[in-house]
Amino acid sequence: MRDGTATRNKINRVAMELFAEKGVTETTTKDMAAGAGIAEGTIYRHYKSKDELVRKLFLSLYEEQGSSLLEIASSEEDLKQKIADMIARFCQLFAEDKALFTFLLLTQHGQLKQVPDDMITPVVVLRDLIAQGQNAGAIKQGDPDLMAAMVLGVVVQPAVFHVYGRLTQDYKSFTQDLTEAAWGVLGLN
Amino acid sequence: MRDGTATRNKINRVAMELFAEKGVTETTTKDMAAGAGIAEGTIYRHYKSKDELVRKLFLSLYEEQGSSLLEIASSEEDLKQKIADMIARFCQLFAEDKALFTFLLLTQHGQLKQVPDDMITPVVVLRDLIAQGQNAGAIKQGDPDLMAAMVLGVVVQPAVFHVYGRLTQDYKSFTQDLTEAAWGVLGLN
DNA sequence: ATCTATTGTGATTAAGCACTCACTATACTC
DNA sequence: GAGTATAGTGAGTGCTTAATCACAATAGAT
Repeated sequence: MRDGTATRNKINRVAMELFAEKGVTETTTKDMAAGAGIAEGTIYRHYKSKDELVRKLFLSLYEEQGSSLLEIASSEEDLKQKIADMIARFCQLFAEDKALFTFLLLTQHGQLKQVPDDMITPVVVLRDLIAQGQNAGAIKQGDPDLMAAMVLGVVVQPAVFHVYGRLTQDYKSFTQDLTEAAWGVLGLN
Repeated sequence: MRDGTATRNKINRVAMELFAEKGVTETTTKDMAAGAGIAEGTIYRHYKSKDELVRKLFLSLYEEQGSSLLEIASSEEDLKQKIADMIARFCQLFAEDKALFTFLLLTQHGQLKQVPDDMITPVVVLRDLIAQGQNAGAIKQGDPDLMAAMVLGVVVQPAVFHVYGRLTQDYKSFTQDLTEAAWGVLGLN
């Protein structure tokens, strides 16, 4: 037992789930320890502070998702299909790991403070893709940052409502509708 | 000094601003008292607990906004114009009182727990309007709850980014773009 | 002017929190 | 098997927090 990565992974997983469920501040180190089946002190063998835990956990997961979207964006598909693929990716993530999705949503509203400016985030990937499509004349004109935000909203807002039980249908079955809506926003019809 | 409504209003305003700025849990009763220029104990003359303060404040403001949208929805305008008016209302609210808007956004992500099911909320108003438009054949088919969520996302997500400095332009100037995007989502072209 | 109900005060309290530390358990090295 | 570095423990610490309460100030009623 020299390597504590198993424990660390357990901490990460439990922390993510609890954060997604009740928010960062409402989740205590005691909760995490209990959930992971370890002593409270053990958390501090892996992280200097709760704050560091939150930051590192968030950054690693966020980056992971960002680069997964980047892959789609730089594929050989055509533009419409890329948008569709990205949204399908969102829906799949949400369907398969709601806790992860919800945790990542915590960026919003400052539960988790600012994302570093140079980071590859979903919005940034989307924005670049939109700007590119505008240059090619496929997407209608307008501030690409704003359009990226709107497209993200089309996908994220239903997800939020889904989490809170206002949309009961399986989220994955929304994929087609969300995609068409996103196309509608971008004038990609 | 029989009537403490002046004090109560001061508490409400300061609380809302602090909640919007740093979140509910991060705002202490001490912060609120300091901001309102009163003693901590005074808060408890007006509210049984911090939790009650949060709940009552949120519900009253949320309802206020909901009925303001309801007014627009039941006006004599045509459908497209109603959607435009609602979005204009959002943009105006955001431009004029960002703290209020941001506080209302806290509903999302469970910072403020569930809204009572029978409450008139922006989504509900929007959903009914959409269902109505679908019956009249003006809006394309699809789950009206989902469509309402998407339309809301188009407006709210940019607002969130605006708060966190990712969109620097004056939010009001987005009105036209947001409206067109919402029309796009609903197939109202 | 006196009485009374309401509003405001702030030191105090009890609970909960993140974090520490002296200690134990484990597993790799030689 | 002795030595050592790492991982895990959990009672304990000091601080912050929401909430209380005995008291003071105020304003309307009589």
